[in-house]
Amino acid sequence: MKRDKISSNVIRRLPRYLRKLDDLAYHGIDRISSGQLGKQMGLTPSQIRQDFSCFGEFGQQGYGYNVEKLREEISQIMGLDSGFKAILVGVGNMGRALINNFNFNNYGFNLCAGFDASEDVVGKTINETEIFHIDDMEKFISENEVTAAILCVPRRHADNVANSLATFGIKAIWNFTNTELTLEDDTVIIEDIHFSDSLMYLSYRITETLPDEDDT
Amino acid sequence: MKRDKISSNVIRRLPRYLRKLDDLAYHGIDRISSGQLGKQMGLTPSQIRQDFSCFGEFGQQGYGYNVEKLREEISQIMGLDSGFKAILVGVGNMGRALINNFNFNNYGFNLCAGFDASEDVVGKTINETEIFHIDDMEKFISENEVTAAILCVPRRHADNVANSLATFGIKAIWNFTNTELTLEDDTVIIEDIHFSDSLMYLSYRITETLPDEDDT
DNA sequence: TAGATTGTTAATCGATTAACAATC
DNA sequence: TAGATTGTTAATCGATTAACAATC
Repeated sequence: MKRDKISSNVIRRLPRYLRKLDDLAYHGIDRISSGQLGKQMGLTPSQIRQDFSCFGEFGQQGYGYNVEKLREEISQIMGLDSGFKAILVGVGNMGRALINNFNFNNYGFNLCAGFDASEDVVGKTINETEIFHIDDMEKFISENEVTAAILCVPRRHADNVANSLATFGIKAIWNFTNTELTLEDDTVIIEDIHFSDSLMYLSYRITETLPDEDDT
Repeated sequence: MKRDKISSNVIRRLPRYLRKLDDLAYHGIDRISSGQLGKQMGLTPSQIRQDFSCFGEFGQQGYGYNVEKLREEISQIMGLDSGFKAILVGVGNMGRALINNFNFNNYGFNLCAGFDASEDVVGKTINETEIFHIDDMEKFISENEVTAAILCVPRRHADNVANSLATFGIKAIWNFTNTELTLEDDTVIIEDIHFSDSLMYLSYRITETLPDEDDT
């Protein structure tokens, strides 16, 4: 079944559904209606049914949705068992935090190496992930058919490294550099984690609630 | 000037404007029209003018916008010089990465302490930030009038700690626990950093570009 | 002044919500 | 069967884009 272009609003809700379904399964609940789900997630039943119907018919009239089946479908839709090969570039604090704590396998990726320029980390193995010198990256990417890169280098190197990665054949970049990447190759898929944007949003929301200072 | 309720779409674009304006200023450009800005950012001039006009009249007909003035206005709108007092709870890999690398001052906050339960870190000072025992948190919050908390504890403690923070008078939580927080106090402002959601989105986008496997 | 570009009102487009026939 | 709940079509709502008078 070929799917139409699906709005990114819908896609960005899928992980939330997944988390909720995991939670339900964990609590031993095996079926749920769009009405109940909506109440628990703060969405309308209509929206939930619309969202799911972008991808197929996962429910049953008069019954609702089977939690496990729905979870499986969404997981499939997002490609979470793809195991896309990924490397992490820039093994600083952030990089290390990800290598140590983040379970890439659960989210569609297989972290197969780290790269850095510093002799302090090159050659080490962190949480079962070997760290290589950045000069060996090109070779590694082509030999291992790496799909994605997690970019954690200092921001001044961001564009440079990103463009190299694109040249080496990387298809997607998860960008932690806090910059807007400017790539020559516009087919590379980029997903930004902008801590600062998020924190500024929080600042705005706090500011908003503060009593207005009237400068009369 | 009292502002209407402004859509979060607009607010979430403000940091992007800010980053672009910083970039322009850095390159010595001191004025720009909505047309030019739109071209550079991939937005329509209309949208840009609409966005700004939510907050006031920052431009000049026939001229455009003064980069520095606009930058200043947006910074003000987001409250980036507020210096809201913040504490970081949970000094693991993620917490440490933030303390070491993230410049809270630039984004409206003043990081004034860290808290953890482990004797390994309590008493230490990381990048000028002192780490205290979590049992001393309540006292610290009330004595120092702390507004916000950066939550980096393991997910199993997330709800517990978050609810404590709310009880202690925290107004906003920047949530790195990868869970949907369930708070009794619904006045607390929560901003989530969901790494997994972001990575799943990337997985989807890669999956989408893959050739369809026809299971005929 | 003439040209450029704003701020704002109106038109369009897309996303969310409501309604309802189909059916388990 | 009767009640519940889906998937989908239609209605509404909100956000983006276009148009244009105002004006620097």
